[in-house]
Amino acid sequence: MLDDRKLAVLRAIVEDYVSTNEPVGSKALAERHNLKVSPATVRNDMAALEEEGYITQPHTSAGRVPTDKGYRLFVDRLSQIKPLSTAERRAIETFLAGAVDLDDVVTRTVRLLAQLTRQVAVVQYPTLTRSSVRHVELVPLSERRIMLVLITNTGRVEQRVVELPEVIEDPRIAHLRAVLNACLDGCGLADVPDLVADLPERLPVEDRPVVATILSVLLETLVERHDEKIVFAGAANLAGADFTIGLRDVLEALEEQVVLMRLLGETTTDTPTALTVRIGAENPYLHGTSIVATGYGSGDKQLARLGVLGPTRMDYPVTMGAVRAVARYVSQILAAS
Amino acid sequence: MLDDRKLAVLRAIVEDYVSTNEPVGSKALAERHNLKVSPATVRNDMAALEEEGYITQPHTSAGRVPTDKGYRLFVDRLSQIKPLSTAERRAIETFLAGAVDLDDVVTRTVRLLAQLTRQVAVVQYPTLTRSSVRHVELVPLSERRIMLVLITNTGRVEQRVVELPEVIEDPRIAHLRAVLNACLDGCGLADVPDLVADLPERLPVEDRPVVATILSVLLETLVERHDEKIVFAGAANLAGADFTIGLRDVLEALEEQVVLMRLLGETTTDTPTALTVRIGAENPYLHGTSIVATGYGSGDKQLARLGVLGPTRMDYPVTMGAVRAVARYVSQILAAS
DNA sequence: TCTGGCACTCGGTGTTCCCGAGTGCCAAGT
DNA sequence: ACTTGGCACTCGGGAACACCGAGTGCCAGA
Repeated sequence: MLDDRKLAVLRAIVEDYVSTNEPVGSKALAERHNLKVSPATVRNDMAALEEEGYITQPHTSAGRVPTDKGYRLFVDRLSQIKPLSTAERRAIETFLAGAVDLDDVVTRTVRLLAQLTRQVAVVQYPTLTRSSVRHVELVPLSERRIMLVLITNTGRVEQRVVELPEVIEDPRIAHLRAVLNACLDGCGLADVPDLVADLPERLPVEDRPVVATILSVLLETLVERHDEKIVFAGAANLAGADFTIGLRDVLEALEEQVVLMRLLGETTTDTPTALTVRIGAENPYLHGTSIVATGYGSGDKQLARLGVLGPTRMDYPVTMGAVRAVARYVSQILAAS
Repeated sequence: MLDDRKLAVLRAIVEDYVSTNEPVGSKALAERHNLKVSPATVRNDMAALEEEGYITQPHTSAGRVPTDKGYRLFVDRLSQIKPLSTAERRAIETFLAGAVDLDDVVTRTVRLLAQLTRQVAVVQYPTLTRSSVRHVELVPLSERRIMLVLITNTGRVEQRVVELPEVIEDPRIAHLRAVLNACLDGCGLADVPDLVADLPERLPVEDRPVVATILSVLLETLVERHDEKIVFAGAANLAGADFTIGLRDVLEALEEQVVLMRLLGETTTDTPTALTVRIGAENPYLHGTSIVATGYGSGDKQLARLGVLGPTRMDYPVTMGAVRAVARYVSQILAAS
């Protein structure tokens, strides 16, 4: 049905349309890409491609524009991910290497990605539940209030103020800290609920109310952060772009954690390092936009996802290259720390 | 020069223009507000107001539009800050009360303010240097790496990984922790550099390299966070608004910490609880926008600033009311924790 | 199967025209 | 001295219209 030349025509249409933002006609197409056939032949092919739903024309007698289906075929079969230049690679490396803590890594990553792709970049914070406890700290604040600090192996720090049911002195706090750490140190966050379930019963009865209070806050912290924070950057890049849907809708979605989460993570495939590309109507909620995303994280286990969001008319090879490269570098950084 | 009626006319023009977004003419003005004079009289007053530079006309034979100077007069003398409804107050209270830590307070505040004003809200994180040390924690990560955690009285937690020049064991860490806390506990962050300056010399010689390393990281943390983080929300509210300058410029400024900082904090007046209103060209960088800001913080000392950014054509009384109310509530929350 | 030719379509642009809201000014009224 | 009604003038913006040209579909011939 679709011979090689027709595919070449489709590829040419996508490339031209992406770079010019104007419907591309048969004549210009035959000239710019050396297809060695006449415009008339191209027209025939275009008619076939339109018949199959890969391209469409905005109005009668205008050039053709790729459909979602056309972009999909282009991404799947007609394009190659474009690697970054060495200058870009170096820039990424030095920029990310300057990060001082996890927060900084995420912030730098999202800005970097936005600048690199000139799109909106989205980065999910590494998920707590997949990491493990490095240390639990109890800091006395006042007679009946302590601060609970939870440090994970990814460098993440969570803190909560705990109101205690009774007055507590420093030596007891030190003791409780030791007990908690002995129990939790090094274990995966997902296992924490099980591990602490019977902890109060193993302690002297006078400690139980205090420990129970602390544990309830601790568990609450774990649950709350289960669905993780997502940050974005590069909203200014939306100003130029033209979406089929309103700019307002896109901005609203970006500020809505839940929507972002679904856009980014819905299909965590079996091979999470693979790039996920969602085009136009394939997206939940945000039709008219495309998303290029991938997982990242230290070592084998994926911790979270990152990607970019842009108009359907997007330079997929370049964007995919940037997303993949950034994901690799940030994974590397996380693994090292 | 400007009698009462002319001022009334100016007020009417500002109010009408803000609500309709269309240049307001003499006839409509005389009708809608019961000025008890004829359109012709209004025209004379308008001519005088234009002469003085308070209003202007976009083209010959169109209605009048307030100038920056006109808005300024309106804000200073012709309007009263509009208090929130009790329903709104209650909503603020319950929404902010649910915050679990400082991060959460800031996040909730900025969203709340954006929603309340239907503008872009901007909130500066409480400044580290004005708060004091509650606790310093050292957590061993591996043989030669520890995590330095700094907890302040505002509930803020800063953490850094420190690479040590030598292997170190747990008892020594505990000892160093005690030394550091004895030295720093409760003192203002601004005083930290002075207090630790001679600390290495007061310690046994074998501890000095390690302590020096830790202190350098600690001081670095303080310096880095000196200019504080700023977050914003409500970018979607920009989509409808029409700025004289490009939407892109505004979005870029919002993502640029430095610019935001200047917009928000440049003139910290002698009475920081007062509302600061900057109109149009009064703003550094972002002409064509207005900013309503104020300080907030626990107790008497101001910790940081918050505010909203919107088009010059803004409902100042309502916006000012919302900003003031939110600042008060968040101050209250911070004081309580 | 490809190619050149040809008639047809129609979106976008430039031109013209007209309407009406709004103004400024003046002379009369209070 | 201020206010008011009247009146001529301005000019932005929308409607109507014509035109151009890029692009198409189709067909006959190579």
